[in-house]
Amino acid sequence: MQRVSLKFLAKELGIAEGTVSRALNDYPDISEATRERVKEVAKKFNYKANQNARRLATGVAEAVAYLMPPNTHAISEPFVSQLLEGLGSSLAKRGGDLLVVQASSPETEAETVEKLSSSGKVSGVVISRPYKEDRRIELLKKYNVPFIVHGRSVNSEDYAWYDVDGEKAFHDGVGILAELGHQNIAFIGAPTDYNFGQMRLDGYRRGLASNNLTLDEAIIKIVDMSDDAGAAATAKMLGLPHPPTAILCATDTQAFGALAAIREAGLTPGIEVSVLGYDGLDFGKHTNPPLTTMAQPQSHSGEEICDMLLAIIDGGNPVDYQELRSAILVRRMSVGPVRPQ
Amino acid sequence: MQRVSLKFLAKELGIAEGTVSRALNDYPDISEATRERVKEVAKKFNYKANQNARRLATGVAEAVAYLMPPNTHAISEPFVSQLLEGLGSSLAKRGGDLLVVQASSPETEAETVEKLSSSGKVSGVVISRPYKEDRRIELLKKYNVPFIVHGRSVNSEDYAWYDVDGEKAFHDGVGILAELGHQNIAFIGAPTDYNFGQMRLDGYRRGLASNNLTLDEAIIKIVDMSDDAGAAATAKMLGLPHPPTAILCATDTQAFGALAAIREAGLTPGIEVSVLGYDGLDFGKHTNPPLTTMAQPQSHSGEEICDMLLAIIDGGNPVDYQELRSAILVRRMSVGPVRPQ
DNA sequence: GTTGATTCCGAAAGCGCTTTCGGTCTAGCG
DNA sequence: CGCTAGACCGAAAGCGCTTTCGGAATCAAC
Repeated sequence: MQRVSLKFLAKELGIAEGTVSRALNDYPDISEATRERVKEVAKKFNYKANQNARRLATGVAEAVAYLMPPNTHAISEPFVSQLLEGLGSSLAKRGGDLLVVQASSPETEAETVEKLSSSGKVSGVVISRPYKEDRRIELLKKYNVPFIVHGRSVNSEDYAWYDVDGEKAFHDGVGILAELGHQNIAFIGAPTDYNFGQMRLDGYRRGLASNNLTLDEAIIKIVDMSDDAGAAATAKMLGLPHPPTAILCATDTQAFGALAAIREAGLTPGIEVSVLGYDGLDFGKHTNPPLTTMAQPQSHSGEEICDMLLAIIDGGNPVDYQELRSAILVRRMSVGPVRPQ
Repeated sequence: MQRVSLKFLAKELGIAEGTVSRALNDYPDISEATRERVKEVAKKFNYKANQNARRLATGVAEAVAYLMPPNTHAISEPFVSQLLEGLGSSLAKRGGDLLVVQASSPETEAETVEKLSSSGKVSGVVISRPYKEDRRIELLKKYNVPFIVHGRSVNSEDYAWYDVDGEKAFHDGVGILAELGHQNIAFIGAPTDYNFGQMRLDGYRRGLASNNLTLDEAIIKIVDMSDDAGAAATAKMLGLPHPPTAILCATDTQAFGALAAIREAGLTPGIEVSVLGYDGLDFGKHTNPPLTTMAQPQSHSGEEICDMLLAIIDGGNPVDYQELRSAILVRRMSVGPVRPQ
């Protein structure tokens, strides 16, 4: 199988290689006649430009990378899938490639970023779920690679990001619960080295304050983002002398565990103990009872993020691309009024 | 920021470009002394080879592509995430890239495959969930690109694949239900243009035969792989004069819907109507009641598939790489003995 | 019919890396 | 001391594409 190259086409057509290239790329200094002739022959032989050569010559990669969150199994998290899907389809329309890169370990992460930056493989990168202080962001800035982060770190003034306002969501979440008469509202949070973990905690605290509720460290648990961790934390709090009547969870997955632990304790979630999750996972429809949750409006976030990144790659100022969205409440069955004692 | 290239290093070291390259790539004809000197300087200046140039020169891509299933939203499906994660981590260890490509529409799929094949971007591709007759497979064979399919098409003798034996799983699934006294076992299947859909249906049929059960077309529903579709199908069957006492679902997601529809009908899943799913989704732990399901042993399938593909890329014969796994039963609460009438 | 402007295309120089092919230099042998 | 083998490295030719530059051809206008 003869590899069909520009040279091959040129020979076939009896014209110069460069001319073929310009014809294919719609340069204005090629006559309509030859342009068509060239394209026809190209199609006939099913010519596809070698991307490596093209990228080498032009210096542009037409590809963006998604840097997987460092902890393993992250891709199984729905938000990653959603994001990837959006990125992929948006990129597909433009003929770009999506590279999914995973550092083999947290230690090699910096190196991964460096390599990505200097190897010319990609023209932009997106990262998710930054830490409060995130090395990846520093590295990306240092290497001057266009990038956008899904989420925010503490100092987020000088780069592009797309985030959902978790602080506000949790502040409001406390309000919703308080409105229903709950006074004793627990919080199951995510590790606070993640900035989103910190912000959700902050929101919860501020929500307590806004509703004149006192903060009780005993019913604040910072745990892993798993159902088991959520269940364990819930079980522990339920055993308290003065157990919470409502639990606010940083992630739906934790909330699933919370529901299980409540049932396990012989109580009915949504009646005796309310549970409010965050993420808006579809699966929440099927839990027992269906989970009330604050949903990230993430349906098209992937596309949006991709568009923003592409704009930056095209020379846009990163600072002009900072989007803050609001979570929206999805009412199901796991939240109810406090029961009269 | 001066781009640090081979030329730059060569000048810095006062030796030839080619020598630097060979030193970096551990050619045997470079003295230990210079090799170390070169590597040291390379590290000092943080040299990273330009991948495009490298690939152009060597002709090898060191990258594999995952071709997303054509229907949209596929990536949100857990099996895709799992697979991607495995592929990614396995590739990361070897320094390869993972390209995720999505045809912008089913029509452009063939073109996507062609482009992938001839553009030199990747040295291998993996596809999922083939149709009974799958164009992508034909194309990949035609273009002589190393590939492996996750699943199988009807004629699967001459290419590499990794699959879970759904036919057997569903055959055995019927047996499990029959053992519990169920005689009236419904089947909610997936579209049979997917080969896995066909095979699960075949398994169900054979299972019926093995247990001397008669096949009743009224309780066989081929529907989309969504919870809503599963719920609708279930509701319809429950309205039958002689409703099923057990339902076998081709996917867990459909099973989630089935559970909901059963509850909706005022019945108790697992008691009055048993539901057996397939996939082994973790979420199944949290449904009401927890879903009994046949799990794909998929924890490391991504890695395995990647290794197989890499072996083929390295010259292995695709036919030597065909793996058939068995599903394993995860007993939870949605399957129980038939109730005495 | 000459000039000037256009239009169109060929030639050639890269992009940054790999790899082959010799050539030089040292060491080892007779 | 001359010769042969290695050991080690420099030079140069690509890989397949893009893009600049200038030249040839065409055309209009004076």
